[in-house]
Amino acid sequence: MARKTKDEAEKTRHAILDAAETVFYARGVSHTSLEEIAAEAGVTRGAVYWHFKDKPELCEAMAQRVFLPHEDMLAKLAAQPSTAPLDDLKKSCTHALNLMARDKRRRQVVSILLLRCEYVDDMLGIMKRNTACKQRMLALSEKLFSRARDLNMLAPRWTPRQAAVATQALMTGLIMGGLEQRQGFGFSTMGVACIEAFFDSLRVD
Amino acid sequence: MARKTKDEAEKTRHAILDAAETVFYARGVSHTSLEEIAAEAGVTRGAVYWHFKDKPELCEAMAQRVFLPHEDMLAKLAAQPSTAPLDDLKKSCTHALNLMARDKRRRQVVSILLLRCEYVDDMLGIMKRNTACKQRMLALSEKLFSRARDLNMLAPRWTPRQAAVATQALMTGLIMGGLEQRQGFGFSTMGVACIEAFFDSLRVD
DNA sequence: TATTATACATTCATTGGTGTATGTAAAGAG
DNA sequence: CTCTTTACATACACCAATGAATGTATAATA
Repeated sequence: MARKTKDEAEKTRHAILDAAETVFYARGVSHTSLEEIAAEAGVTRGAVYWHFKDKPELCEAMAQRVFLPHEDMLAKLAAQPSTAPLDDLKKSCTHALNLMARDKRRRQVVSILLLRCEYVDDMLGIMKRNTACKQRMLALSEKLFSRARDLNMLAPRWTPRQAAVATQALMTGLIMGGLEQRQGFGFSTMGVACIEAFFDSLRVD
Repeated sequence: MARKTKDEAEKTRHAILDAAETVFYARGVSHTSLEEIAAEAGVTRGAVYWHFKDKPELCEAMAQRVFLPHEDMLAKLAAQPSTAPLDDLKKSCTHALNLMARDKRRRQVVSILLLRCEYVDDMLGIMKRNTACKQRMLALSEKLFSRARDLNMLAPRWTPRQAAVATQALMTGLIMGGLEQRQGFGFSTMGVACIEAFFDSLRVD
């Protein structure tokens, strides 16, 4: 076998990750063999084992290529003025939903992580990332809702923490629902409309 | 081997299902061998293959022993007067959350189905049940929200369909969040509080 | 230019899991 | 009281998948 240049090696690495996405999506993570992934990528298992230690590491690398929805929200919030906390939160939500609607890779990877992956043993590491990120997002949005409450912008029926939890749950549910694309609802259309109405209902009347 | 009486056979069947729950929860569905389940149940693989054709069938039987949250909601709604549609929907939501909080088996099975199971090939059948059930629930709640709108009880910012989708998404997210019990929020306390505030915000001001 | 490290392909040994076939002792039917 | 069926246990054959070992041609390096 002719040795590849560094660029070409990087290409095959990404080809393997692309193949992993495709096969993981089609057959589920634990039901796919590294042989299948290698075949899909047009290489042998040797190449896979060269670039990745084992399947969990490959899976994690695949996941790392995309930003998770909650990471999108955190990033968006960091770039926000934060003078109007409710508007900022709403924008970060709709932004995350729109990214899901646009980016097919993101949808596919999130779909793998939510519906085609078992969170035990090795895979728990992958879950930790999402959990930690959701945790930070929850804390941050609770802070923003607190500020909104201080500014007398949050409807009194909502506790800041309740609003934060509900927002996160709503986003999670919208994303899950959007992934069941068969006659489900779309991210941009239905999802954003729900977020809009929801944030309207959070405001003082 | 001494042959068991019918009652005893039924006992071992349930012992196998109990063992399946335990091991599926601990190791994930596709990473557990029927040998592990048999050992946990105190029998051999012969007993497992006698009662169940293969792993997917065993898994489906395990899932069939509990009502899924959305099935709880549908059942609760069927027993409701339906003169106050918003109240009825709210009650069915809180009822489902309370059942999740109380019933450990239900939590464990739902946790398996949401976090420890890959939905491909054989397992798609199990998912279909939940999908179909969510579909019916969505249609029914949209109808109830329509009625609420006709009665001028639904805040005008919500379309009946949007309200139905948001309610379902919120429930899905609350259930998922409740399953991540590590410093997450509880079903009864936080979950119900969110549902209460949410349904308050759906009403006309 | 000689040498070394790289980027794989190929081969191999091992194993864990599956499905089936067979054994068997007691339960239940007549 | 037999005869059949039940409810398993045991044994067997058979992959499919893994991980490591080895081979190898070429980039990179000095």
